[in-house]
Amino acid sequence: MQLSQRQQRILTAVVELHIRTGEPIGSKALVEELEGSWSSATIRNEMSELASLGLLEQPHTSAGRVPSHAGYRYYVDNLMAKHELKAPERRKIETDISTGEGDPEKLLEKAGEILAALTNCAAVSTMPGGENVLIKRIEVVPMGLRTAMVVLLTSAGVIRSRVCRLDTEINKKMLEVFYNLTAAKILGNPLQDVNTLMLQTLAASLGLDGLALLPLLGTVADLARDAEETEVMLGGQSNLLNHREYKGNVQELMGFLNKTEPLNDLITSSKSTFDVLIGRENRYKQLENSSIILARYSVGLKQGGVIGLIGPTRIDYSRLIPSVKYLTDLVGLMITQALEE
Amino acid sequence: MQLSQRQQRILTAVVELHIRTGEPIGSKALVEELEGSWSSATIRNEMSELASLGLLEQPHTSAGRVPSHAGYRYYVDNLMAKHELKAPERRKIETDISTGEGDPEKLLEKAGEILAALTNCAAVSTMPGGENVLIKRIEVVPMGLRTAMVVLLTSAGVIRSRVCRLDTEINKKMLEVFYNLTAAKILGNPLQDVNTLMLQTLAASLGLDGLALLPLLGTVADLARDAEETEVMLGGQSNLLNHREYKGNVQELMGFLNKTEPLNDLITSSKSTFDVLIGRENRYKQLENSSIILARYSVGLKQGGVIGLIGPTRIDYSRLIPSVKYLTDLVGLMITQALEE
DNA sequence: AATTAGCACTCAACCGCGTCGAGTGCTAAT
DNA sequence: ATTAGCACTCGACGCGGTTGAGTGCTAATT
Repeated sequence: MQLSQRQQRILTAVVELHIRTGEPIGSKALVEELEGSWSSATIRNEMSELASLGLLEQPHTSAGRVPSHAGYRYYVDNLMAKHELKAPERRKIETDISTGEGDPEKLLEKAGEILAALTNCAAVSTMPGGENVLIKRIEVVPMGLRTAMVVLLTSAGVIRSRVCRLDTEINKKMLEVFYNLTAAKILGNPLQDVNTLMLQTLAASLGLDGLALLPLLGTVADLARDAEETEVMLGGQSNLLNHREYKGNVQELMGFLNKTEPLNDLITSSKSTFDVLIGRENRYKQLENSSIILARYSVGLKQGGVIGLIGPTRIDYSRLIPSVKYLTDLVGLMITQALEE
Repeated sequence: MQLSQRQQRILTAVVELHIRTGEPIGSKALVEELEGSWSSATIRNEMSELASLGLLEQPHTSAGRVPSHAGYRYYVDNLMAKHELKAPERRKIETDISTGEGDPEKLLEKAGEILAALTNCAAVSTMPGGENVLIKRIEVVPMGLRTAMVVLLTSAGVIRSRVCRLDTEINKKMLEVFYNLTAAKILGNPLQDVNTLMLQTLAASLGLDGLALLPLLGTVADLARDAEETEVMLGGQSNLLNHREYKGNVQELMGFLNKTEPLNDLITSSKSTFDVLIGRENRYKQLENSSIILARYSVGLKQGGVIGLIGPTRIDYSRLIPSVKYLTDLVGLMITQALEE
């Protein structure tokens, strides 16, 4: 779609004014915004042209125009000025996030909180996941005579624990066998290689000794599965209530956000390092009036998880996109540093 | 406050009808509900009496009556029929919760989800906390040359981890010193005894060796503090949007629920095993139109954490109270079993 | 040919008004 | 002590008129 210079300036003005005010934009308001470069009649003609191109919409006949999803898309792709973050903003983010140092899971949760507060939207984040996460360590901590807590640690810094009931009493010998087994066959392997089937054949190869270990190994499999499905962390949902566009319809949106599966799917479906989904561009009808900004951080040279935000289509893309990018890069660096080999 | 038999029956009918319908209750509707025991005029007289006692309120002159907070309180304390949970409901809860077995933290989160779904309210839960939680185990897992992950496990099954940067390279000797030190001075102690000060003096007593361990010990202190403040888990906030009483005012309520400190304070302030706070009975004005039902589970013979729910004052107390109690007892048993010594 | 002033037209939002009906309080009859 | 009857209250609802922001079209202007 090729727009004239004038059409571009008018579209830009409509989008930015509408983002600022939330109201439909009329020709008069645009004359002011564009400092009288053209008269209201000219602008009206151009607006009607932009509307027939599908870039603007009219809520009703005698109202101003509002950007359509395609309009926002054109703006984001071609017109938007990309502001850099100012130094004080960056410093603010840096000091805020430093309190989450150490535990990657906490760090990402913190990042979500910061992003939510910064943008007045809902924020999501995921742990580094996928194929290159290895099992780093497995520990068994006896709790009672026949109960033990099994702890699993991954190379991504994810830690999972679970109590396991055994059929027999725990003894030193048994633990020794277990540790030898895990050291030889499990540690250092990717998470998804450790499934119930693999462990059963492993146990079977040990004969009677293996039988006693079955519950422990089963628990290890559970933990591996648990650590693998890096759940999406969500924060600042209540921010969305502040936006007028969500006045009546919040229930379904909130309901959607609270279901983990579709959200997970949405976030992880994008494989690129950066993505903006505007309105119906995502496939969930509960989000048809929302935009999603997603950025992927990297841990070392491997791709890590995702940090992003969800808000109404009417958000200040030119401010929020750099914020998401900056925060994501920062988090990537911090996690890389924490997990460096 | 002493009410006549008739007043009690009328108050009961008003409360239960209003809980069912959400509408103000007029004398005519009551004649039906009470199956014509008295005429509408008599009921009107009694209602006006109940209103002057402060148990009923009138939204406006020509509308029916609605229970006041005092009215609900009287109902809950004196009139309410306490239903037992039906067998299928109990079975439902039991099978639902069994998927969370193992990790106490997961279990409690799951319990919150179940309660939220069961009651259509927001649910809260906390881990067993307080004075009798001991440090069970501390592990150091080297990640890089100068970084290590420290893992702390408590007797309540809480697990916390954190990456720690050291000033010097990690070596076997150092870890040995660390493990000896922790085994002798830290393991088995209550969480709150392990603070930065205690660890500093500990390190100082070791001289140069101790200096190298300082970062590790500092991390241990962080983890202990972290494990101590058992954060309130919250679920099902979006359920609240379904209740008409929260139509306009959700923002401030949601904002309140998303702040951890006051919520924490609210939940942990009650020391009894069971509590119902109706409307203004709690000290937060954001919750003045909400009721809170809290129950405390026990782990073995010690008191554990809290499970509860938050909803509008107009909730079906006679159904929800037994649900909360049943679920709480169940969770207590499960955790006890998992952590038994 | 492009731009613009002018004008008739549209339509949601708002306001005032009358009607309706659920519900009340009071009084007099039972 | 209870109840039938009645006048009264007041929010909810629907109707019609007004207002004003904004449009599209046409004719004049550059």
